[in-house]
Amino acid sequence: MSFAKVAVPVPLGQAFSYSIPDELSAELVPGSRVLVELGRRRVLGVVLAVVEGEPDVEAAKLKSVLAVVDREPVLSEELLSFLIELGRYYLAPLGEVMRLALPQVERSAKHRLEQQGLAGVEALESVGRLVRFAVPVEPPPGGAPPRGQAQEILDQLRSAGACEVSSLAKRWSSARGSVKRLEALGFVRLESRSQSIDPFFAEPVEKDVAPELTDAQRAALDAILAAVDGRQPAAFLLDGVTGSGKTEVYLRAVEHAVRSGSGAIILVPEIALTPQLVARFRARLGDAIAVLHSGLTDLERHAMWRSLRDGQVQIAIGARSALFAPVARLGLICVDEEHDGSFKQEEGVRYNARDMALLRAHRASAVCVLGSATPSLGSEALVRERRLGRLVLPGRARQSAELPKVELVDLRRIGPGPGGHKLISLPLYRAIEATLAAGQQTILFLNRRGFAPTVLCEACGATMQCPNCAVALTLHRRGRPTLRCHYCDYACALPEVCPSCSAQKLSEEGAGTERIEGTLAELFPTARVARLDRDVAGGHKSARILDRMRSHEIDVLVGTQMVTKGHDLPQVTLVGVLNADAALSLPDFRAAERVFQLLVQVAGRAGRGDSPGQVLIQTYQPEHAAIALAANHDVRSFVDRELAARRELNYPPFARIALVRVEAVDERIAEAAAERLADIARRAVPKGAEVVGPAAAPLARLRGRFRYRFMVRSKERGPLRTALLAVLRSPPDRRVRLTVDVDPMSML
DNA sequence: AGCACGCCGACT
DNA sequence: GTCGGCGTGCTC
Repeated sequence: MSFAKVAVPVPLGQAFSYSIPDELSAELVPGSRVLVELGRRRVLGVVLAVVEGEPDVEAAKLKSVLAVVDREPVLSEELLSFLIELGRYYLAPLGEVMRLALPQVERSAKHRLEQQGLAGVEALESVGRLVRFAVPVEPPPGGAPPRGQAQEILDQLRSAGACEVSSLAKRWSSARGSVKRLEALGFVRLESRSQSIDPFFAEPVEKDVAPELTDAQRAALDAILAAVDGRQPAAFLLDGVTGSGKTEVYLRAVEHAVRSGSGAIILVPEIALTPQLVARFRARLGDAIAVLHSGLTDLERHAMWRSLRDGQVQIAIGARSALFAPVARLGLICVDEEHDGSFKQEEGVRYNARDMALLRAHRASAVCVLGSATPSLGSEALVRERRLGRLVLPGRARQSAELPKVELVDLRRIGPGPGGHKLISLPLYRAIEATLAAGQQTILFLNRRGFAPTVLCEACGATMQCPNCAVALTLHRRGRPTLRCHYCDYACALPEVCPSCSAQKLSEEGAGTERIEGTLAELFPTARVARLDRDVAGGHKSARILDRMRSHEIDVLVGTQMVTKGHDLPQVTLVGVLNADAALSLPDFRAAERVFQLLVQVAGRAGRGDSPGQVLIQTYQPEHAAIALAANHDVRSFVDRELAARRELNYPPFARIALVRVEAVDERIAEAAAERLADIARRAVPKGAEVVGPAAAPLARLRGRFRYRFMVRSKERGPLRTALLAVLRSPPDRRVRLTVDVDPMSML
C-alpha cells in the first residue's frame, strides 16, 4: 500500500499522511497540490512524497486525498526539495514554507475548489481589461521592407519583443497608422492581451549595446561562466566598489546562462527602487523577463509564475521572494547588494534569501553570485573558508569617476551653521551652498523620518510615549501635527498641553527628515528641496522622486535609508550624512557592521558621473572604527577588525545563533514562559552550546505585548537545532506568542 | 491556524 | 433557563 505525505496549512512541523485512491495515483506525484480533509474543513495541501509501505499513523485515522488540483505538479522536484530543506533549516511549519512558492491566485483556488470541485479553475485565466499588442512576425517573402517610422517601430518590436500599441504611440507620433500598415503588409500581428499595468514594462526600452569590459570584469565573468558551463555548484563573492560595474557582470552571466538553456534568478534588496536595473536587463535581454514585485495584480503574478514554470520565460528578477520563482533548469542566481538586511524576512517564515540562494543554487548544481561593495561579514568568512570564490572589481568602471573625498565633521567641536541647526553644521552649509552654485545636486541622509523624534514637557519632564509600545512618539507636522508610533499604527493629534501636568511647555526635540527638509527650504530659498522616505514615498512614488532627481528637477534630496540604495544619479556631487552615530548605539552586535556598510554605500552615491564627488559625514565619534574606516573606503581593515571582534565575543560568523522570542499581553506570563522555555533549551543543549538569557527584549513592549527573549548559541548547527526542537516540542499556551528566529538579522 | 468542545457569567 | 466569553485540545 502507498500513501501521500502532504504539507497542510497548519502551523505544525510535520506533514500529514493521506491514502491515495486508485483513480488519482497516476497524476499524484510529489509537488502536486491536493484537496484534502483536515478536521472538519477542506484545505489545499502540497504532496511532499509518495511513500510505499505502512503509514506512520494508525490506519483508522487515515483519510484519503479528495482531488488532485493541477494536471502537472505546481512545484518541481528541485523547488520542492529545496523548500523542505529550508523548512528544516528554519524549523518552520511545512505548510507555511510551501506557501512561499505558491502565487496568490494559486492559494485562493482553495475556495473555488471547495465550492465547485475542480470546475472553474480555468476561469481564472481570462479576467482583466484587454489592450492591443503589436507582435512581430516573419514577413511573407518578397514584401518590400517598410521605411521611416514604420521601420523604426519594427526594429524596436524585433529587438525588444511584443509591445503595447499605446506605448509605441508615446514615442512615434504616427505609431497607430504605422502599426496598421505593418499588419497589412504581414510584418506584425495585432493581439488583444490582458492589460498590464506593470510599471516596469510601461515604457519600451532601447536595445542597448554591451560596453567593453574592464580586465577585472572580464576575469570575474570568465570565472563565473566557466562554473556555469561546468554545471558544478559554485559560489562567488563579487566584491566591487560602487560604480565598478557589477551589474554588467550579472548581465553577461545571465545572458550566457540563458543562451546555454538555463534559467536565472536575480535578487535585489528593493525592487521598487531599482527600475533602472530592470530597464538595463530589458535593454540587453529583451522583455522575456519576469519582474516580481508587490505592484503586480494576482493575475499578472499568476501569469508570470506560469510562464516561468513552463520555461517560456527563463529570467526572474525581484526582491527576496523571487528566490522561490519556479525557474526551470536553474543555472544561476545573482544576489545584488548581498549585505543588505532586507533579504531577511522578519515575519512568518523568517528566512534569509541571501543564505537560501546559496542553498538553492548548490542543490540545483547552479552558480550563485553574491555581489556587494561592502560584503557581509558572513561572506567574508565564507571566502576565508574557501567556500566562496572572491572576484574583485577594484576600480570604478568609468575612468573619470574617482571615489569621492570623504571628510568627517566632528560635531563635538563644530557648531551649528546659520540655520542654528546642529544637524546642518557650518561646513555642511557651505558645501551645499557651493554645490548649488555649481548647478549640481546634493543628497542628505538622516536615518529618522518625521519632524521631531521626541516631544518633551519642559515643566514635568514627561516624554510623549506610545500607549502600546515602550517607545517615544514621533512628531509629524505634515498636515495636522500628529504624534505617531513608528512601531505600531498608533497616532494622535499633538496635544496643546502636557497630558500629565497640563503645562503649556511642550518642546519638540531633535530633527527628522521632515524638519531638515523645512530648514533647508528656509536656508536656501531658491533651491528645489525634496524628501524621500516612507512618509512621502510608499512603493512607486519613490521611483518618481528618483526620476525627478535624475532629470534635475530637484537640487537637494533629504531622505532615510532609501537614498542609500544603489541608484545611479550622475549629477550628485555632494553627499551629507547628518548623524552617522545614531545607529552605532543600538544593542545589536551588527551595529558597527551596519553603520560601516551604510556609510560606504551612501558615500558611493557621490560623483558617479564626470564630476568628482564630496562626502561630509557628521559625527560625535569620528574615531570610531566604523566611521573612520568608512571615510577612507577601507573595507579590508574594517573587515579584519570586525571579524576579530566577532571571534572574540563568539558571535556570527564564528558561531551559530538563534533567538527565541516570547510575547504576551501580560508581562508576568511572558516572563514566566521565557524562563520555562529557556530552561527546557538549557536542559536540551548538548555540550558546546549555550543558552543566554532570558531577558526583556530591547523593545520591551510592542503593539501591546511584553517581549522577552533568549539566545541559543553554538559553534555548530546541530546542537542549536536540538535545543530549538526541544523548545518547539513544548510550546506555551495560547496567551503566549512564540517565535524562533534562526540566524537573526535584528537582535531587537 | 481553524474549529470543536466545555465550562462559567449576564441576558432575552 | 440560554447566549457567549475564551481556555484547551486536535487535526492524517
